[in-house]
Amino acid sequence: MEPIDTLIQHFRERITLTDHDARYVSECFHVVTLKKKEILLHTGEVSSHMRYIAEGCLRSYYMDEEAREHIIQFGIEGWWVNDLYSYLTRTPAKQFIQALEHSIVLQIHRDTLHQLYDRVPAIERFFRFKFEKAYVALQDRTLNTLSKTAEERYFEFRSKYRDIEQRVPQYMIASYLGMTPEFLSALRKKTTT
Amino acid sequence: MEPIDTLIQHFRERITLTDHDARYVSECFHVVTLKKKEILLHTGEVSSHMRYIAEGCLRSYYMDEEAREHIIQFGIEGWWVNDLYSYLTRTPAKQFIQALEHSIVLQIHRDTLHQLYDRVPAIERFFRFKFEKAYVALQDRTLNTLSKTAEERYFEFRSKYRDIEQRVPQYMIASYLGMTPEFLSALRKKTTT
DNA sequence: AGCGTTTCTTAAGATACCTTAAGATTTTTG
DNA sequence: CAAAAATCTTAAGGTATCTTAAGAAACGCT
Repeated sequence: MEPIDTLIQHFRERITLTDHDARYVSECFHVVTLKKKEILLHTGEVSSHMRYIAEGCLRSYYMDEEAREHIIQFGIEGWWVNDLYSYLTRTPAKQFIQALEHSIVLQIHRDTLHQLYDRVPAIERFFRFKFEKAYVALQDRTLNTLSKTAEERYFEFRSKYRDIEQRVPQYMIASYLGMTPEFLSALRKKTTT
Repeated sequence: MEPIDTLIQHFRERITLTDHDARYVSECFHVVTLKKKEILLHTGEVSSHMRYIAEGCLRSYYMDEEAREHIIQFGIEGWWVNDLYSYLTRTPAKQFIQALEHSIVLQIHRDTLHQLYDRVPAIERFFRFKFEKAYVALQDRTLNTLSKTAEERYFEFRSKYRDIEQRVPQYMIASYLGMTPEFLSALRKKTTT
């Protein structure tokens, strides 16, 4: 299946699109191919696209003042990745987005998307849903970070994202969960034995 | 000014509404008056309304297995409060929403809002914006929790929400920031001296 | 297959943050 | 205005998590 067809299918699982609309929508997206480790969005750029992962695995992360990386999100095929903050506020990104595997991303420019909102209202509804879901997921994450121990966070991550756990290095999971790789390693040893 | 007028003004700062639409929108909202400490949403209920604070101050919080409260959000006039998770997924709320002062809230039922989306598209756009902003704010919060020390979080909170800092007890700020009240107290002493 | 790079583990010492408990202060209520 | 309730502080001892450093294992490229 062509990358763009996976996207249309993705839309159609959530909203109704006529074939005519689907064709129009397809034309609004561009394909970007990324090699492993290639960077899709750099800190300092303004993110002007919404991005759908048709294939592969990416991460978004930011670097703090001490040049430590903090992973904000992983994404695999069927997910969206972006520095939404930058995209929505049109300010320079504080995040990087990087391919962890060879990946294919479909992206649409903000201006094109806004036109699409006017022409195909179902798409605006889709993105409202999308932001709702994103919000809910983030809130879960925030509450987890605030109220759970490192150990609890790790085991919840494992049961929720087994597919991701098996595709990304352990030290990146540690970063995502807000702990050091050493600590995660110790945790695993403790509970595996 | 009537509570409902503050809401219409709030909408009009972000989207365009004809007078006709504004009148229609006004009729969709209901006024709820809350005494201090009164609870607007209980754990276990499904949240079916979007809620705008016309006046007062509220908090949403959840209780963990050990019956400890974790504050998720504060809200004052001009803000929206809700357990969005419950509202969006129609599952029982895990949060409480409680008035910290005498408050006036305007709320709209989900079904009414969905009708409104169809009748007044600008309102759908408004809520898309709203979810976007909510997402961005939450992401900031999540990253802060993961990458900053308690001290940094506190001083950022102070500079960002000076108005809220002065209206809510310190132990609730500690809860919001994910630290114990004792630790916050010690922090303040250390840096005030 | 072999070498460099990436990833994971181990361990010791440090520190940020928590728990408990009690008393001091401030605010609310009758 | 007094009593009760809510909030804030202090202090001692404990625990979770971090830092640093070094070596081991796995992986990826030529």
